Formats: sequence, structure tokens, C-alpha cells
Amino acid sequence: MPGEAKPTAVTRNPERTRARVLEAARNAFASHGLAGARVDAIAEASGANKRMIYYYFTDKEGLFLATLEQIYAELSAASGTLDLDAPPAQALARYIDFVWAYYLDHPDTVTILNSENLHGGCHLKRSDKVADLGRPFVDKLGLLLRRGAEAGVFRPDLDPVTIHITVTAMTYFFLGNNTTLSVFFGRNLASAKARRDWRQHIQASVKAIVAA
Amino acid sequence: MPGEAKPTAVTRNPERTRARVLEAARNAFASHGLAGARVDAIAEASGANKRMIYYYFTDKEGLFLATLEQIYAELSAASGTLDLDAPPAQALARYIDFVWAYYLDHPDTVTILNSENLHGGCHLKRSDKVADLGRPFVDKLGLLLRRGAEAGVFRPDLDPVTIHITVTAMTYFFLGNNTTLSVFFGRNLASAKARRDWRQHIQASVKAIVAA
DNA sequence: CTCGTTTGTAACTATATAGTTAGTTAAAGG
DNA sequence: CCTTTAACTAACTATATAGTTACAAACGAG
Repeated sequence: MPGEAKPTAVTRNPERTRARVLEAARNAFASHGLAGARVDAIAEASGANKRMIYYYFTDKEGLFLATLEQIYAELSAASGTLDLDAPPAQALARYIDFVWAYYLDHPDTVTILNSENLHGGCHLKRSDKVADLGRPFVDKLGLLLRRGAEAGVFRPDLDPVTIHITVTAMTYFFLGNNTTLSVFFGRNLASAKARRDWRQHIQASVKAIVAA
Repeated sequence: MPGEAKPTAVTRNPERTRARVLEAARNAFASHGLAGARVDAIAEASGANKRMIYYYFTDKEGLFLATLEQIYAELSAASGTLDLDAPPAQALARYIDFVWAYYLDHPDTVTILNSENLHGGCHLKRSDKVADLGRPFVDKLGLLLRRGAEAGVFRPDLDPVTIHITVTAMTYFFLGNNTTLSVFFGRNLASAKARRDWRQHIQASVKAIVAA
């Protein structure tokens, strides 16, 4: 008989339930992709009843979208704390280190964004929370590039979006494709040294790209 | 009753069956990922009986590995045709255009490699056909970089693997993450102009990176 | 020609999966 | 208190899914 619920002493906390489901969903989607993740597993890992997932997020795709939005919100929030108030060359180095450290510390972000791209960005396009969320980041970088140009150390024709994609590309691709690259080149790119070297390479490369 | 097969006039052709299955598998894995692809759909699309897929590839993961190996074999074969016998700066530009054109023409490669990276490269690691397959490519690029260094136009300390990953990162990330990037920056990065501009940016960037 | 092996087929199965049904219980407003 | 609503639960279902069974026809070696 359904509905013969035991008298649970659980104090209600919708926010907490939502948050726990989102956290479990994030792990699941990051590990197995959208299709590979199991709603049952997410329910169990979060301790929430499966019905609540549908109650809060409508369906699996709704949950995936919420996960995406959370990932972007965190990225955006983190970038807000980035302080580029320093001499241009130094600020640029700080900016690159920030991007590198962010993706190194948030590998979930890489795999989940890859999943969304696999599906042609169809979830993200439906979101009203993500569009143009990179704007503050780009503005911040744009300001730095202008300062550098005025100081005569950076080229004057630099586009912040292009530079940001460049830095992200070198970071994201190296980290996200680390295993296949290691096999393809017969070289361990996951070692601490390989990572240090690559971070250094991004620094030197971007420096060369923006140099006046 | 099973086994009451109609007298089919199908002439046998195992190679063709295998090839058709692989082609269908590639499309399916590229569109939906490993978990999202359906063996039934692959069987139907290829015209092969589902049983044959298991006969040839053991299971879904075996089929995925075969797809991966095919992808790498094609990449390797294509890179074999790349002619870098030209003055260093010109040869480098030709090399970059090759990488760019390859991934632009083979979007499946990007999504399938992303799927394999999602799973930590576990299939590829079991393969005996892919390890170090990038060697000829790297050797070819290494020769070019040395020629350029000797001619005094490139830096003398360049590592071909690093340069190759750099070029691939800028190509692969831009193309593979095009949709999420477009949303995040509120800018259409899929247009013909955006692509032309980006290709040009890779050219200029790598030139700056390798410059003596 | 014949007998084992390879290539092929249709129908089947056990199970996993997204999504539901039909309720119960905590809490907030009046 | 009492009523209404939001938060929550166990058990269920229809279907999709990877993988099998049991056979048959083509092929090739001897």
C-alpha cells in the first residue's frame, strides 16, 4: 500500500534537499555524462526521494540544466573575486593562473560542459541565466588589456574574448583530454611536472601573443 | 520459432558488414556519447543484424574501442599525407591549417574523443593499436621546428609535442565548445567569419609563440 | 560431395530506467 | 485549533536496453 509512510522525524529543508540533489547530480553527470547518469543513483547519493527530483527539476534534462546553471554561476562568482589591479604583465600572469587553477580544481566543469556541447548546447540555449554571463569576466580582462596597451607593453588591437578563449583553450584542452593525449603521444601528461611545465607554457605563450 | 530464417539472397561480405557497423557506430557515439548511443539503432542504421555486432565486437564497449581505433587510424593516415617540405614559416602555416581543417571536417572526432576522456581513457588504454600513434606526426613537426631553429626564425628550445598540443587545443576547444562559448560570451562563434578570424588568430598566435 | 566453420537471422529475456500514482506529514496562516 | 499548502515517501509501471538463444545458410578445405 503506498502512502503508509512511517512517522519520520526528518525536519523539512527544501533548500538543503535541492542542494544535495544538485551536488549528487553534478557528480553523476560529471562521471557518466547526461545519458550515462542514473536518476536512481542521484536520488540514493543525495538521500532524497526520487520523486523530489521530479518535483523540483521536472525531469532529467531539467536537472541537467540546473547543474549547468550552477556550474556557470560558480565560475562567474569565482571570476568576480579575481583581482587584476596590478601592473599589466603581472596582472595577466595572475589572470592566467586563475583560469588554470580554476579548471584544475574543478574537473567536473570540464566534463559537464563537454556533455552539453555533445548535445549542441540545447539545454543552455533554453536557459535565461547563463547568456552573456562571461561579460564581467571579459570586461575585466578588457580593462587589463587596454591598460597594457596604453602602457605600451601589449598590442593595442587585442580582443578580450579572443584572449580569454585562448587561455581557456590551452587550459581546458590539456586537462580535459589529458588521458587520450598521454596515450597518443606515449607521454605521461598527468604528472605534477607535466602540469607545472604546461602552466608555464601557457604563461609564456600568452605573453608572446599579447606582446606589443 | 527462432531460426526459421527466410532464404535470403544476401551475398556475404563480412568486411562490408563490419565497415557499415563501424560507420553507424561512429555516428551514434558522436551524436549521443557512449552511454547514449543505442546498439539497436546502430544495428538498424547499418543494416546489420544486432547479433553480428556482438559477433564482431563482443559488446558495446568493444564497438566503442573499435570506433576509437578507427578514428585514430584516420587521423594518423591523414597526417601522413601532410607535406611540410617548404620554408619553415610557410610550412608551419601549412601545418596549422592542416590541423584546423582536419577537426573542422571531422567533428565526430572531437565528440568521440571527449567521450573517451569522460571515461578516463579506459578503452584506449586497453588498445594496442593507438599507443604512441602520434609519433610520426610529432617527428614531422620536430623536423620542421629544428629546420626553423637552424634558419634562425624559430626559437631553438621548442618541443614538438608541446606545440602540437597548443595548436590542437586552440582548434579543438574552439570547435568542440563552440555552442557553450557562444552562449557564455553572447557572441555567435559558429559563423563563417568567426571561424575565419579564429583560424587567423591561431596562425598569428603560434607564429608569436615559436618566433626566435 | 561432405562436414566443420563462418556469417547470418528472428525472436527472446532479464533487467534497468525514466517517470508516476496515490498517498502522508510538517508547517504556516488565520 | 483547524485548514490549506508545500514538502515528502514507498511502491509501482511501461518501456527501452544490452545481451542471448537457437537455429540456418553459405562457404571452403579435404
